[in-house]
This record gives sequence, structure tokens and C-alpha cells, in this order.
Amino acid sequence: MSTAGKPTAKAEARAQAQRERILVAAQKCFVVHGFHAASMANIADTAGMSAGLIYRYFKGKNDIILAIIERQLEEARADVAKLHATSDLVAGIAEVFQQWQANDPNITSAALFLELTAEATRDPEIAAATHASDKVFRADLAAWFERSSKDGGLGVPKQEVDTRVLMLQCLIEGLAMRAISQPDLSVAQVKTALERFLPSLLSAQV
Amino acid sequence: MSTAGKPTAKAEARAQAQRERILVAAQKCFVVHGFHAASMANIADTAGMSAGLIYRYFKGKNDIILAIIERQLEEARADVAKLHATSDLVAGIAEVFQQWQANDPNITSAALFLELTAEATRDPEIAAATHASDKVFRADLAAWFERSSKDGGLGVPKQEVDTRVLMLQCLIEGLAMRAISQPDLSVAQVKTALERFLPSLLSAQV
Amino acid sequence: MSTAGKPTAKAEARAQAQRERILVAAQKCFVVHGFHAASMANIADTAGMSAGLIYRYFKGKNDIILAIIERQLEEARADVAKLHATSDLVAGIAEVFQQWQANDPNITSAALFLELTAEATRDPEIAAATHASDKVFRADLAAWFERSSKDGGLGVPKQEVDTRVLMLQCLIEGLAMRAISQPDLSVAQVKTALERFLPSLLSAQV
Amino acid sequence: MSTAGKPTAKAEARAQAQRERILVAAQKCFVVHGFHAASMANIADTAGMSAGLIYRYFKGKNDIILAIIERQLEEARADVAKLHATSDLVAGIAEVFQQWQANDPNITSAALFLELTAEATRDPEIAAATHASDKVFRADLAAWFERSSKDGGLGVPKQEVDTRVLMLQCLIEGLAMRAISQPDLSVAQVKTALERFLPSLLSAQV
DNA sequence: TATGAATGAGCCTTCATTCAT
DNA sequence: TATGAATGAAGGCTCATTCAT
Repeated sequence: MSTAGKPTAKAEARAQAQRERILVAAQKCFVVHGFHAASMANIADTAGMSAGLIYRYFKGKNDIILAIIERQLEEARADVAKLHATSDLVAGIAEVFQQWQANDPNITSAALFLELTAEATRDPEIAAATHASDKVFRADLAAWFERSSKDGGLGVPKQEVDTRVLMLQCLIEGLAMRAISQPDLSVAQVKTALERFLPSLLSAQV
Repeated sequence: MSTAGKPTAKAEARAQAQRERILVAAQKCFVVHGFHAASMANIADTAGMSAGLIYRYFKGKNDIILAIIERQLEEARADVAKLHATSDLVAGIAEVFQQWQANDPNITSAALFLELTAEATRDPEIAAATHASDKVFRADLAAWFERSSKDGGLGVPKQEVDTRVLMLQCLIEGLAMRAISQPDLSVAQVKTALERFLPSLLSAQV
Repeated sequence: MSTAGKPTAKAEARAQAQRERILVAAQKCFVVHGFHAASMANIADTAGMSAGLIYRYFKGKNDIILAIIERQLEEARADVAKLHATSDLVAGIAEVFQQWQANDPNITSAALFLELTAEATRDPEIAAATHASDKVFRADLAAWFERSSKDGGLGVPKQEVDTRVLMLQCLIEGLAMRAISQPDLSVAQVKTALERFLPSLLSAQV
Repeated sequence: MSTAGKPTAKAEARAQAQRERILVAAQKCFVVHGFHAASMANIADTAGMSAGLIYRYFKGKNDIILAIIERQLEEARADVAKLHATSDLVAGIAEVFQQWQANDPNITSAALFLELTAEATRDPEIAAATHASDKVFRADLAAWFERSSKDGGLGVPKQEVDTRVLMLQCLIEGLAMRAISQPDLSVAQVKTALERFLPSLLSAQV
């Protein structure tokens, strides 16, 4: 009985690793084929395991998506946290745009982002997850905007925060669509635009 | 043989009407169920015809989507034309946002818009159609921005046009995502934001 | 429009024929493999059609069973009606027993009968159908028992009817099990037993 | 090597206990879910062991069923033995009926009984086991019927024994079906019927 | 032109069974 | 002896597409 803890911990670690393996494979497949077109067999192949095994770690295809949404939120929050440090929002957003345009597999693809959002329109579970995730992310942004500059924030006047956050999100998410719809849009152009209009969103003045 | 001309003309008109009927039905179905989840039987039902008949007018499901993208472009161009007249961009965009949020079936749904854009990432035909469509639309916007105000334009300095168009598109398309991800976002908030930041995009000054 | 009726009638006739074809095939498969072990592909093969087509006529596997239960009731009621005429219950029951023992494919097999009854323990829909069917059949039997002999009945005293019907059903259904569990039981033995004990169930006296 | 005997004996005892544990769990699962619907994982859970371990004690699912049939025979024989003692067959049968109707898990459920019997139609091994088991049980009953009343039997005339046993089995097994198909059948009704017709089966007179 | 019956491939999921540990 | 992760083979079902009528 005294040794019961160790095997369990080991097993749980392995289980977590498997879940991760599946999520990575699934994300890859979803990006390539789309959520509905990607088959479980597809994911299993990509993950290098049998299809049946996936069901030991996830309740079903929908469960996988839900987990991916959570991952996305974490990534996004981490990105925001990084921005605090650099404080160079223009460069940061431009880089994300570039990654989106290049379909960089290391970050959540723009296409998957759009597809998940669209899916929220139909699947209640995905809707709930998306909305909750979005709320948290917005709160993060708002806190950063509101915090004084000496605390690493932007010192945006309180009554302006919501409006600014809204605009910033539109801008970023709009760039996700641009990255797909306008493949010849250069990063330079994006940077130019951001340098021209971002300051008014971040300024401490009204 | 001498009468072959007239029936053909008539037939072609009918064919065009049938195509339209199918497209309308398909768009309705895609909005409700999503592109992949909407079945041909579904579309046929909605169009009030048999499933088999659709294949006389479209090569397949993908063909329908391609046609719908073209329709979207036409709608979007018409919207821009309307904006020229009203010139009240804030109200116009806010209304579109409201329709998106309400999932108004009379307008291309935000979800379908996102879904199609995402699909452009995978299907080369859809990509081509999307990119071409986007290019035309951007040109329309640019022309409007550049045209002098006495010609119904905005008189934006030439070197600023691309940047401004880009930002405006990000804003609008970003609102499409907001309409889905942030269901409690009020139109009033959107209007406030637009009134605050849109002017700088439309102003004739640098 | 005036010709709309005829094709529909024809189509409906064909649809009914298809349903019948499927039911016959399904019954065959269920008898051979059992309800759970028989696959839809199996049934489709036996019916000489594709698996997918079955779903045009039945909602699913369960739906088929439900239809079969209804068929069984009709057969059983028809059998009772025949008994009225012949009035030779011993011979009638003995024949059914023989058919059960021979696994005669023209009548509901004893095994399928047992399996369906067992399934009623788990599937609420099957339970409902089984109970309803049983009730109707019991009512038929009771009416026959109670009706006076000049009306083709048995003239069993009213207060005895339920008890007698119960015993008769136990006897018959018990024979279904005997037909399976005791393959060397001869029809002669069954007849002997029936002649010995059935009269007390059918007699008009208390 | 000199110590090989004792551990083996111990081991065999343990093995027997494990088999028993599995059988009890399996029976429970089969009663609840049915033979085909009960999964090995289910049984393993109920038995409080891993799925893989079951295969050390049974060749497979079918093997378990075979063992369960043997158990049933033993139970049934024990029941008959009890009847000798009480000699109140009406009460005994009524009680079994009640347990069947209540789906009492302490007794072989009526549904499982039917399911097994039906399965005998398909699986030769199960058929063999069922037939053998049934034969032994019938012999037990026959012996009891034939034995003189001073020896705890019923003293039924020899030439009548087979017929009476057959009828009694039909009655009991018929009640198994009634317990399922006629859920509103009261125990009182059953008792009334048994009191009315059982005596003629058990009487020492012809 | 129009129908809708029919097909067949493919999807998600389950589960008995095996095997490395 | 015991575990439970892993497999692989079905199974039920859906649906785009074809074709006889």
C-alpha cells in the first residue's frame, strides 16, 4: 500500500503525456482538414496510436475541441503576459500576424481560430467554452489597460478601458481574417497601420 | 432547329432561376447548420426540390459554396455602395454588427463568413474565390476612400488609403468575431467605440 | 396535379414492400444470430440491399424490432382466431410446439420470442411494445374464454377467466422454452400432457 | 520441490475463489445489462479486478456464460431440494415469481434465464450445457414426484411422472415470461391460479 | 426536367482480447 | 499474480452522389 502512490503518479504522468500527444495531433489535423473534415482515424494516425485508444483519454471528438479551446486561452493569456514585459505591442501583433499568415504550426492557426468561433454558433458546449474563455481573456486585457504604467500597465482611464479593449480585439481578430483573405498583405503594411493607429488605443490620455 | 434558339433562352433563364433558388436555400442551411453539417438533402428540402436535381445545376457541394462566395461579394459591394449614400458609417457598421449578433438570416451570417474564410485555408478553389473576391472589395473601398468628397468619396490622402482600408476591414471583420464570442456586447458599446475611433480612419487629414 | 395521387400510391406500395422485405430479412437474421449479434450489414445482405437503404424505411435497429413485435402480435391474434374455428386447442398448441422445436422459419421462432421478452427488461421502448402487445393478446384470449359456446367461445365462468388465461399462457410460453431446452421432448408427450390437463382449463364448469 | 504441493493447493483454492468472484460479478452484470450488452470491463469493475485478469481464469466471455449455466443448475437443484422440505409448492413458486417480477438480483433473473435459453439456439456449447443441465434438473424433479410420500416424495404414479413434470416446468417457466410481459400481474392472482391447478399435478391419484 | 430510391464509402465509437510491465 | 494500456475489428449510422424511371 505504501507503494501505491508512485505507480499512480507515473501512470497519471503518462496519461497526461498521452492527452498532450492527442491534442497536438488533433490540432494539426484540425488545421489541415478542418474540425469536421478531420477524422478520428486521422488524428490517431498523426498521434501514432490506434483510434480506439483516443477514447481512453477523451470522451469524444467534441471533448478534444473543448480541450483545445482551453489550450488556446492559456496561450493567449501567456501572450498577453509577455506583452506586459516587452510593451512593444506593434511588434508583438505584427509577429502574430506573420505567424498566422505563414500558418506557423507552433501557434493556434488563424483558420482554426475562425472555425472554432463559427462552431460556437452551433454547439452549445463549444459556445460555453468559447464565451468563458473570451471573458477571461478580456478581463486580462482590461486589467493590463487599467493598471498604472508604473505597475506595468497602460494607465488607460477607467471609463475608456472597455472601448479600447474592444477596439484592440477587433483589430487583432480582424488581422486573423486578413492573414487568410489577403495573402499578399505584407507585414510592413501591417506595422505601418499599427504604428499609425495603435497609439490612440494605448495612450493614457482620453 | 429554327426554333432551337427561343426555348434555349427560356431554358437558360429557368436554369438561372433554379440556381438562385438552390443558392438561397443553401445559404439558409449553411447559416443554420454550418457548411459541413448541412446536408444536400437539407438544402434540397429547403429549396423545395429533389436532391438529385441539384446536381443538374451544380457539380457538387463545393460548387455551391463557390457560388455563395461570389454572392457574398456582390452583397458586400452593394453594402459599400449603400454606405456611400448614407455616409453614416458608424450607424451602418453598428447595424451590421447587430444583425450578426442576432444571426439575422437575411444577411451573410458571421459564422458562415468565418467558416468560409477558414475553408479558404484548405480548398484551393475556395481560396482563389475568396482572394479574388476580397481584392475586388478592397478596391471598391479604396476607391471610395480616395475619391474626393464632392464625388461622394472621403478624400483620404492617397498614401494613407491602403492603411486606412486595412484598419477598417480589421475593425469590421473583428466585429464579426466579437458578435459571436462576446454575446453580451451591446450595440451601444460598439457605437461608442466606433464614434471614438472611426473618424480618424475616415478623416481627409493625415 | 391530377396525376399526383397515382405515383404516390405506387411509391407507397413499393415502400411497404421494402419494409416487408427488410422485416422478413431481419427476422431471419435475428433468429439465426440473435438480436444483438445480427448486424445491419447482415440484414441488408439477407434483404438483398445496401445497409444504408434500410434507414430510409426504419429509423434504426430498434425500430425494426418494434415492427417485428407488432407483426408477432398480429400473427398471434390470427392464431387465436383460427383456434376459435377449429376449437381443437390440443392439436393447435402441439403444432406450434412442433414448429418451435423444428425452428420453422415461417413462424416466430421460440428463441426470438424469448430474446424479445428478455430485451423488454432493458429497453423501455421494447418494454412498452411488449406489454401493450401482451395486453391486447390477453384480452383476445379472455374474450374467447368468456364468450358463450354458441358464440364460438368457451363459456368459462367470468370469475375464472383471468386465472384460466394465465395458466394457458404459462403453458404455451413454457412450451416455447421446453422446445429449446428439451430437444428430445416428443410431440406425442406434449399431446398426452395437453389432453390430460388442458380440459380443466377450458371447461365451462368451475 | 518438496514445498511445491502446498503452495499449489493454496493457489488452486485462490483460483477457485477468483473464479467465483468473477462469476458473481458477471451474473450481476448480465442481469442488469443483458449478456451481450454487458462488457468485460463492466464485469471486471464489478468484480473489483482488472479486465485482463479475467482471462487468466476464463477463456473468454463465452466461457463465463457456460460456467454461469452450471451455477444456475446448482441453484435450481437446491431450490428443488428446498421444496421437498417445505412441500408448500404454491408458496414456493409464488415467491420465485415475485422475485422474478421484482428483478431480485439474488436469484437468476427471468430475463437472463430467457436470454440464455435463446442463446442455446445458436451456440452449440451453450446448447450442450443447457440441455445437460435441464436433463439433470428434470431427473431431480421426476425422482421427487415418483418417490413415495413417506420418503419425502409425492408418490405420483410412475406412468404419470413425465407428463406431470413437463406440465410443472411449463408452468414455472411460463411464469418467468409472465413476470416480464405482464408487469401488473399480482402475486395474489398467481397464487389463486396455482392453488386452483397445481394440486392436479401433484396429486398421488391418476 | 425532375424524382427519390439506391449505393457505398466513410465516420465515430465500442469492446473483447492481448501483452509489456 | 495482476494491471490497464493498447489494439483492431466490427458495428450502427449518415450522406454525397448516381441513375432508372
